[in-house]
Amino acid sequence: MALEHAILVSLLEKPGSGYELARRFERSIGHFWTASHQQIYRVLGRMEADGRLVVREVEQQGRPDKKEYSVAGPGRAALAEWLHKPIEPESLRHDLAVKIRGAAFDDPAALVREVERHRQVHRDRLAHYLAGEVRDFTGPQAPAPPDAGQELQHVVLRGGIAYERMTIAWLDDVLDTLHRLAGRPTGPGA
Amino acid sequence: MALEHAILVSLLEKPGSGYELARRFERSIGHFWTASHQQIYRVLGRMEADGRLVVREVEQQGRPDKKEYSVAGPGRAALAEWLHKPIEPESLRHDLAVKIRGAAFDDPAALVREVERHRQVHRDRLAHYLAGEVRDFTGPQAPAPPDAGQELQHVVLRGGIAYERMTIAWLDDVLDTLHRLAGRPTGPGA
DNA sequence: CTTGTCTATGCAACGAGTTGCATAGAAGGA
DNA sequence: TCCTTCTATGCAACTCGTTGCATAGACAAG
Repeated sequence: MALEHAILVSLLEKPGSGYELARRFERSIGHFWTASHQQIYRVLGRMEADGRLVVREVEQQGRPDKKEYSVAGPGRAALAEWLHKPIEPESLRHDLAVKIRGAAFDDPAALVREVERHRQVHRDRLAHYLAGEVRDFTGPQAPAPPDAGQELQHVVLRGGIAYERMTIAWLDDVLDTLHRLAGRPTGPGA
Repeated sequence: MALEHAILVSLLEKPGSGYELARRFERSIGHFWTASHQQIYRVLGRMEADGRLVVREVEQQGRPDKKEYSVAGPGRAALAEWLHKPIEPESLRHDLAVKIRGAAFDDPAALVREVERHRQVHRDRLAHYLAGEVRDFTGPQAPAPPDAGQELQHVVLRGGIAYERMTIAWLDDVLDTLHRLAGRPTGPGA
């Protein structure tokens, strides 16, 4: 149930509403976690009922009112407990890799467009992360000296950048392989 | 429902039982997909009932009998259809990154052992993949010339290798950052 | 004045995935 | 003989996550 912990960390960094959390999960946090707003609202409701979060109704002007959540004592304790427990190293679920192996039983050349599309998405993400890095960490607007929280956010972002670069290079390798196979007179069927 | 497609690809590469599939998912396929045997048996049962797979009872000596599954016509058609439909670029769910950002509200130094443990797991996986690459693709025992299926399996494996190398380098970066923060007189609390 | 977009919250149904448990044949060691 | 390990299959309960749908205030464009 790591979504709860991701929410706790995000709310400790800055309290916010379910809507704001959903936007954060799309953006900066997006490079290591994703969640839909439906799921976030459900979990927020549960955590508030359990006493791990507290809500505050905030009236706004020019837009609907919101519920601002922040972390309560039990929430902080739950996070600390989780932080001290070992977790399983993550396992990948890479649908595109299934497709690539599956292409052996279909037409490898038909996969080129799909792989190119994915590569473009990863290039866009990389550009987005790099812009965020300059804005928040390495540019002239960045706070100096950074505190521990910023150092840790930065190293996580560097992980996202490294992941995107690696993925783009690998997809180039995949495209080379697909093009090489397209030059062969091998029909579908293994 | 990509597990079905991963199973179809694996069974096209070579027919096998639920037990054998579970072992494959732990090993070679493991670098892009994971599944428990319970889940595999459930999906196999459903796919067989739907006519996408066919079963054959195989008597064995020195061990219990098994059910060998292979892909039927409708299964192959379902896979082909999926291969031609675009899929969403995958999104990460990296629990360790949540922990790293959460460490700002706890003791960053306490995370060192956990990160080192993860790094060791990734080193082991890398060694395992590299050994498999020599055994199946680049060593003297490897088939030459490789067919399309082998080329595609190889490029997926190269993706796994690139992923592990990237992750190990990033975890080194994380450890450097944690050590740097440990040298500072910053208490928990942001 | 209607339509569309952005902010904001949420329910209901379903499907995917995890965890715990159960069974059973065959082999080998204490 | 009992215990453990490996092979082999599966059910039941539960939690997690996705998809579809619904509501509503504020504002801007047509």
